[in-house]
Amino acid sequence: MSNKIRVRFAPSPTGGLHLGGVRTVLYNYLFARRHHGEFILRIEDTDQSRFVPGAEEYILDCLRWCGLMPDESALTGGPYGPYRQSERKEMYRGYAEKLVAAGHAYYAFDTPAELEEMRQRYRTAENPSPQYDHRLRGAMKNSLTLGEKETARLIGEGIPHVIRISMPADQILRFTDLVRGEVEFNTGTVDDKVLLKQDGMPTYHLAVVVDDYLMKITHAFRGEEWLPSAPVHLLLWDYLGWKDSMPQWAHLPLILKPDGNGKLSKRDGDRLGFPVFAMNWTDPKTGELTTGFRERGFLPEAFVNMLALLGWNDGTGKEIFSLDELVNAFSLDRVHKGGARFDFEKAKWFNHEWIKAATPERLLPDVKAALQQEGIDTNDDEYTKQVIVLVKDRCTFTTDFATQAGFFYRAPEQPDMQAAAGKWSPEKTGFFRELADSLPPAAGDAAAVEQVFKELAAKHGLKVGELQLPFRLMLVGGKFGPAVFEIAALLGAAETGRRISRGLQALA
RNA sequence: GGCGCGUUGGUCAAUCGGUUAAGACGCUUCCCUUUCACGGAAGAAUGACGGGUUCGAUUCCCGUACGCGCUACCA
Repeated sequence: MSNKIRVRFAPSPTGGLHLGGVRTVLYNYLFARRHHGEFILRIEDTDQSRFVPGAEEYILDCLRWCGLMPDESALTGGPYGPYRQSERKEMYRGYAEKLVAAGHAYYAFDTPAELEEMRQRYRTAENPSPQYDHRLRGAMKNSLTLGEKETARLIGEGIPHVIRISMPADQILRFTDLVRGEVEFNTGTVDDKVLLKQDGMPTYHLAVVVDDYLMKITHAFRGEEWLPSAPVHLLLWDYLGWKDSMPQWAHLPLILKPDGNGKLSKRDGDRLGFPVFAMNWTDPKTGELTTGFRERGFLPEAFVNMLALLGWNDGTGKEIFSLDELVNAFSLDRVHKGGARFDFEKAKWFNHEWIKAATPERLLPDVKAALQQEGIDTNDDEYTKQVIVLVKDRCTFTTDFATQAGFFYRAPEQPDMQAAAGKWSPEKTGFFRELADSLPPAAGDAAAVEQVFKELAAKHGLKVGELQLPFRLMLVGGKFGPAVFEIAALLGAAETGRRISRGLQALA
């Protein structure tokens, strides 16, 4: 099948995987699944200086956690490999030279110092950043100004050079963007982008076109920051003779920082106290650790759900979507054009909703991990699942289970004396002594505990309401947690009794 | 500076010319609950501004302002 839909996510392995990156993955994934197509992960590691070891594996780990695994990648292989551009290096030069031969590109020998000098020399108030373009290339050191013989000589001598595209001086280019509609550019405003670098590696511009062609990509989604270079890509598709195979483009809106201006960066997360990366990322050079959504206590279902709604909605007002539901509902024409500010409060809400709706079985591994963090080892999964049912409504993060459920495993050190202050009086001691001895033996029967509690309260001439808080403090330690009788029932008669005597000692 | 894209409440946003301009988050108040939550109810927008087109514009067009992006041998 030659018209099968194929999309790709093409990150550079330069560090942690950003929110916006995951959303781009998600939209690719949803589109592919929706149309029964294929989703490819291609690693764009053409910049040797920015390469960070481990980043590629990390990206894959993030995708795995999110449940957005590609159909083809360097990991799984596939019919269009290799999937790392560094391993495809030899393929690009030929295409660049073909462009030179056709007069659409040229060799340029300018050194970095010479380029800098050009920028200085032509810099004016009206034009603060002069470009290497149709107006200036005649004044630079390239095959256009040097002539054929001299160019051949320099290349023969192995003089370092790049290949630049020759952007037409004044040509209107149009294309239809899947989210923006008709977009128009004048080629004269774009500089002669480097296509092939001095080290023989392609730049993004050449690589993306060649690889999208070779990998038979039908739809290409990327961030809005790429829109200005679209004319370069359009021209390349044309010059290389592949116009009919050009993918349909969709430039996605940016995710903006919650305050101030600009796109969201990892710095904003550090500054405002929320994660920006999908998972923990440790910079191998500096050793600096950046917290991820996973470690912060997010469920991948919630993370993905939240991301999907940041720039898209189905028009019905529905907000909670499973991945499968997203696959069915997703469409590019409902993707927003404007950037969206990231709101961590809303992200928390999504997570809370997913935790509330999750089954104890789903939550079990995360809860055990959270308790483990607090040094609590759980061995009775059935017990833990009952605990989960009782406390999950009050957990926003999976990590919250540590504080919300810890007392089910560990008796409180000391009841919150401050909270007890107004609610405790010595004459209640007798009631609690008797309660400790009268607890119903059957575990899990909250109603029975409540009944005994109330009967005893009446017998002692005390108000039930006045006794509940002290009871809670003995069992939990503080003013939080589910209904006391539920807690006592789950703890069991023996443990509840022990906590009562301990509490009595502390309060006396 | 140039080029491009964008602009509905603090935030995410519905509306594809005609509604009292949805809904959600957050916030405030109240109810429920003698814990903390959950749940329920209520409150808060002169649709950036100015021109058009139209019987009628938040919706279409133009301009202005503002915001963002790009302007690297980084992606």
